[in-house]
Amino acid sequence: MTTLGYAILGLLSRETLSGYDLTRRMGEQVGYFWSARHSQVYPELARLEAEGYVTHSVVEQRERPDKKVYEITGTGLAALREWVTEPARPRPTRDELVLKAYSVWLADPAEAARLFREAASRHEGQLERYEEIEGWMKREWAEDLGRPGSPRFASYATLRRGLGYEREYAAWCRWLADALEGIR
Amino acid sequence: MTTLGYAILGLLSRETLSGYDLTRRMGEQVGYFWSARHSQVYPELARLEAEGYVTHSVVEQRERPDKKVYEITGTGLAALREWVTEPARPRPTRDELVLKAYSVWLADPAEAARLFREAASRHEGQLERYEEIEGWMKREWAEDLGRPGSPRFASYATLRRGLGYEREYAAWCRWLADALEGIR
DNA sequence: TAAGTCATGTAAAAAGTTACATGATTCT
DNA sequence: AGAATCATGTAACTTTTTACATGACTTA
Repeated sequence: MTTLGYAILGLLSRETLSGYDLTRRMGEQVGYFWSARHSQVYPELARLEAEGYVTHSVVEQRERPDKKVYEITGTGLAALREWVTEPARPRPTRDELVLKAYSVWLADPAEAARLFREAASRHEGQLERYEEIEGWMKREWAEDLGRPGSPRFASYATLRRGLGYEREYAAWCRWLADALEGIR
Repeated sequence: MTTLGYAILGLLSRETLSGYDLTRRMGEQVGYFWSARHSQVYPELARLEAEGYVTHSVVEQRERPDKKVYEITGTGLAALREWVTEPARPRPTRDELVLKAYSVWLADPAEAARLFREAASRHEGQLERYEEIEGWMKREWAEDLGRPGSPRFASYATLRRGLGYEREYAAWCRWLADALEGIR
């Protein structure tokens, strides 16, 4: 099984979804820490079905094209549950902006500062979006956020990672931009 | 040009290196934010040479096999310098551990807590290694760390990113492990 | 009427990992 | 003698991205 397969199972363990909806989730919720295009999702769904992890049923729609709605099977849920606590083998991080920072000594400092300030803005924007979601979760999901057996707790846990990641990334960009402009 | 190409040029802009040495750097210095295996490095070097970004000369060694030492050309340096300030198009983040967190509600909390505590240890270990390097840099490179035109400044900048990344990641792992164990 | 969304696929190319292949020297 | 390091490559495979392909319906 591929990691993409578990990403899909993770979504289907919460709700039934079509390939189209799965692809959208891959660009939103799960997309912040795992993503895939529809051209990867459709073949993966076929593989998951061939191996008995999911099933589908065709839902006819009047005003929209028909769709295949996928559901996780008992086998799929068991496989997902087992995978969760298995140690993940570390994948190399690849971050182009940090790579640029490594060669920033070659560039015009003012121009480089612009680049990192823009990046800071992007990450701050994402941080603000996450903070709004956090506020909403704390209001609407209060009781569930302390329950490790609740999917809402798990959603909150991943959101926390996003918050920390963006906050830290933005701070680093700002620090570097300041340093490039000679601000002490 | 590929990003890997710029990673290689970034290393060659600082010192001449063989494919073998480049591969090692890809697992150390640059490896923390960009990495590649030797099977990717050798063909990429050939491509870079074919396009005039690098040249090589064979260095004969008595006690070791001969090696090809690569050097960046003026064209290569110019290309690298231009690339640094060009906006990087965002690549999707893929983090299997965060994906596991998304489905952690399915797992036994105690078992899951173990997983995230182990991850916290790994990131804390990496953080400690970075902190040692930081201490060393501040002692040995003090004058350069404020000079944006110095490669040492750039090395320090990427190290800062590593420090923040590991610190934040470890804190998140610890928070999640605590939450899974019901610690408030 | 043109653009956008919903919906599902396949094909080709690029990027990255794992495995295959060789050979000298050095360290234990 | 066996394992590790230095040194360079190719081949096969997996993963991911980009492009090709189609068609209905909705909104501006």
